Amino acid sequence: MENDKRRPGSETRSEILRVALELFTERGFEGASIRDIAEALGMTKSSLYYHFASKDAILAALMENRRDEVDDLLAWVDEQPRTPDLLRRTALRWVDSTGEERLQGMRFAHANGPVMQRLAADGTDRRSLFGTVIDRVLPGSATVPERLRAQMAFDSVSAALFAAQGTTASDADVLAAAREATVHLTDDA
Amino acid sequence: MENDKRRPGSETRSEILRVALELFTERGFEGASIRDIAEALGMTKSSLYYHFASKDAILAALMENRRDEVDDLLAWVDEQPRTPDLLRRTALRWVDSTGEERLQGMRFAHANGPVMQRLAADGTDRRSLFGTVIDRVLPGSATVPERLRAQMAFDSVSAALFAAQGTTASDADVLAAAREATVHLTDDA
DNA sequence: GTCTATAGGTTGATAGAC
DNA sequence: GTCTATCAACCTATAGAC
Repeated sequence: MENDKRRPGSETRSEILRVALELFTERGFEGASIRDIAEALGMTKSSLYYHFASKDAILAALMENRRDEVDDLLAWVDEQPRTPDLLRRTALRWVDSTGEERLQGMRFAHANGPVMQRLAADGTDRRSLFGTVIDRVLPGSATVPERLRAQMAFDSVSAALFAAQGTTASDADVLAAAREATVHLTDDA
Repeated sequence: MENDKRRPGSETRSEILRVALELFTERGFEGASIRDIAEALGMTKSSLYYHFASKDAILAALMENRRDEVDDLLAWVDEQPRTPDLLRRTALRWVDSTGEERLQGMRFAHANGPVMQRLAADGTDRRSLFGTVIDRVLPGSATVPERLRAQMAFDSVSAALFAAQGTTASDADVLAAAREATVHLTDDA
């Protein structure tokens, strides 16, 4: 897949991140130990510590990989004409641009509520950035319930993912359901 | 509030459960130790182990406290006429019957994805029961996407709770947004 | 019912040889 | 870059005095 442009000659690093994301999602951040990750990779803890200074550093790298997506959305919003359907168009752009990688990130977030909040406190998460998007998409006079509803429109993928737990729904099913939900949630009838 | 009918003369037990739920929600099941819970109660670990045989036993008691809610919903559904709007009526009944206690339970579930799945594997969770509700509310010919959409209608409180993270929205705001979402998600337009 | 003391295991992280 | 060996700190859980 050739997508490790950032650090040339460090395929081990991205291998570690791939496995770590998988285990953190499956068992939770605290539930998956450094040893678990190392063994899944066929190496020892110490070797892993050569590549990452700490367990938190792995987490940070995992987030860094995916942080500028919301920035892109923000830039796009600023170029848009301020039509009444701006909320719907923006939310749909977000939902429609959801690929396998972002889905994996959302699965991770669902499995790690407390950790995500710890990151939010540090200002390193991407979720708090969403407030900014909504600020620009909604008029300044918007009420708390209106903002909440807008947030739900953006979060519909996450909601669909949650609803799909324990079912046989495919990723395509999830994304289709999310899109439909976003449309309904941005309906001003 | 006098709601410990089940075990007379065991207020300590319910006090432990109250604090445990709070800490498990805040820091996650693995993130909150038995010692943390004991200290928050002003007692030692050992005293706590007098009341509960294990950490998992606390978790089990926490779930047991809230498991028959879906059974009640199921019984209610069976009494209903099979009108076309049965899905909406049932989902709204669920959302409208959401009180502070169930909200707390949902916050817990959000903070403990992996633990909830471990419980689901044991068949002790209440989430898998929801599949049964949907089976009876939807025609047998319903497709996977249709079932997914129905599940989202029931999960709207959870979704609103998730959207409200990091905002100033009150519980009332969350419930109002959830209701609205449920209405929209059960709209056959 | 609550305590002290402790067992027995796992965790994240480090030192240093190769 | 990877290893063995080790550490201090934490965990769940138990034994036994009061």
